Amino acid sequence: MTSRDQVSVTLAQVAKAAGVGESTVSRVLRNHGSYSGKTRERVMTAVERLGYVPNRIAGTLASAGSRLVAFVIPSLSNIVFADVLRGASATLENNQYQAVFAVTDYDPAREEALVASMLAWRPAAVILAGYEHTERTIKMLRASNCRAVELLDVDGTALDLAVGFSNRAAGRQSAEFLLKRGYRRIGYVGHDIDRDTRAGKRYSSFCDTLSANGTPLADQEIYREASSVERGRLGLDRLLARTPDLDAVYFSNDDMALGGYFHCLARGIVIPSQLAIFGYNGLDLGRVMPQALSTIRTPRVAAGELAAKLIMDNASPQVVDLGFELIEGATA
Amino acid sequence: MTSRDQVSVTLAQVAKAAGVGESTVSRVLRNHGSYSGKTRERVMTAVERLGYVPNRIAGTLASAGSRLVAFVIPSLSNIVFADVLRGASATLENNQYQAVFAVTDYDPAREEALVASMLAWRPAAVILAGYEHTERTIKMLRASNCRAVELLDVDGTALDLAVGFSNRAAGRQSAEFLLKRGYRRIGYVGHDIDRDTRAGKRYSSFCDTLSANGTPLADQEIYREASSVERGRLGLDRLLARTPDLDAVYFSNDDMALGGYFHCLARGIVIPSQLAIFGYNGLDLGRVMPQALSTIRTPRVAAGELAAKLIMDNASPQVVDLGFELIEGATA
DNA sequence: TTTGTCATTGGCAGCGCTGCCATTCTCGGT
DNA sequence: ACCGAGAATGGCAGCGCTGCCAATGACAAA
Repeated sequence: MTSRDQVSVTLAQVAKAAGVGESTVSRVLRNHGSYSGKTRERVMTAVERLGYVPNRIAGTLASAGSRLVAFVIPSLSNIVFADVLRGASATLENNQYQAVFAVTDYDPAREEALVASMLAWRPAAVILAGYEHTERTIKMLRASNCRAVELLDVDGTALDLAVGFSNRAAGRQSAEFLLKRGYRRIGYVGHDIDRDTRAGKRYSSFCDTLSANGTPLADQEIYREASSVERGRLGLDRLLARTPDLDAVYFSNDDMALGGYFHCLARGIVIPSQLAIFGYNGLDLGRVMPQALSTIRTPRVAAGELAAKLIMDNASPQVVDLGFELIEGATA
Repeated sequence: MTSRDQVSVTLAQVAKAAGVGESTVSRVLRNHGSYSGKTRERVMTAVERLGYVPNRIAGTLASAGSRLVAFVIPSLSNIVFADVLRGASATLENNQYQAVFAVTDYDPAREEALVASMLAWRPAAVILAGYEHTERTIKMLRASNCRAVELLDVDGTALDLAVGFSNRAAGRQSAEFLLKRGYRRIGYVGHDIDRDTRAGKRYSSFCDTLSANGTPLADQEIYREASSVERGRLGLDRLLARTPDLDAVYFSNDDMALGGYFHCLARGIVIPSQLAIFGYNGLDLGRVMPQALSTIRTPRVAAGELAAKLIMDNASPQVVDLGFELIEGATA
């Protein structure tokens, strides 16, 4: 009885050990259909004695739908997606669903490949970020008979379900807020604007709003890489070196903004009188900074939860705008 | 041909459409065994035309081992586990493995339940955090014929594979560092010490080292909740209110330390002359703070990568100590 | 006792694929 | 023209479970 390479216990073995039929064991274990108390006891004893663990692979194949939910997310470094997963996974686990995931690195081609390989597991649903997918991705998703949830965006046309908030509105309101506070020489420090299309939407809508006000974006510093505190600090440094007279800077997210904040602290730049800072996401740490970060708080965990709930409830196709909250903070 | 509730295309249908046998289709798609060029062409055409997506559930059931790797991690909020997942998932995806995960919230009972439900998917391996598991968890893992990898710790007895670093050594070296720098009135601000057993090991080893030096821990503030920047700030506030003459504080990790740092900034406490701060993890943001955070950098992504690699290589049971790096920083 | 009802239970055909084995086809060598 | 080796291919029995249906048993009513 070596532990490696032993074949695992099967339902049939349990049935034999308990002296009942296979279907009976199945019924008892799934608590589905009827069986007597003593039968239940006999089965459970056998299960315990043999250390039986049901094989869900076989179970899924035999019954119709799988209890897998596939997440195809851009990044794990970005806390945003960890939040979404966290929100969703609790609900999923409570309903005996399993989360499967893969990381695209913001690459649509990779997303396509990963969706294909996820679909091979016949998941109950695929959860993606945003609306921008390759044609083939969309085609595959439509052809499959599984649900699709697009998260964190509502500016576009949904495939099936969508849960998020308007990045365009966020960009606009950020600009309006800064304008209302009297800032006019406004810069931008951002990341990965082509690939992170949600950040791109905020950016363009931010710029449009500024332009409409007659005070277009004064300068910008955009990086190809993923967002990070480090890039934020470096970006603000470069931006100010080039355009020292800015009075406010909009960052692509809170991580970047924190980097900018650190830069100001290090250089003795007084916030917000000398320079205002505005972020996006509303991470918890923003509230704890010596000066609370002015930002937009997005309901990421709630988005994950709702996505999971809609799937569990087999909801009809819809787009849910969860909105967001502008945090006035002390940095702008 | 409605898109919902249509039954998906099967291998048999592809075979019929291509005018070949099922096994041939299977061989072509898996590029396994021999087949002629024109057969391949016919099959691929049929696949394309029908939009066939192989069913890995069936494939896994039919063949022996699955290509699933199960992660049962304590938390997703903690960037540490996101790093581990990131490290592992790249390697896994390159080898056509799928990552499945579930979150325990640092609860051993929950871990037990989740391991059981993971095992039902007959994964190739289960990846856990640390060595502390319930007896039943261990028993199940041993009884299953899948690999187990315990991550982020090497202080204890491994089940099978383990990849990590010594938390005891980290605690000790942190204490030694502070002592070497001349600090003597040292406090601790921590989280969840019973449940996060790795943090607990650092803590106790830190305390032991201080005591051995004749300067035991002066005071401490420990929270039941998960670590966060907010708790770090609050914790330091309370700690100093009670014991104002501390000259250094050891935090359970960098998030907590950042909170402490913010508190000092807000209160005008000069770092490190008035109060020194030391963290754990070596998050990137520590390097970008106005004063680089003194901390210990752990190779989390590398641990994830190695874990994945060992599984792919079907390595024999072993414990790999990846070590860590003490960052001298400017805060202590 | 007889009959009907309903809770229990077992048997067995798949779910879609892979692995094994048998069969057929090719083609160089004789 | 014939043979043998190996390439190419098809057939089919499972993998372990679930869903359906038929069979059995128990018990109250007639």
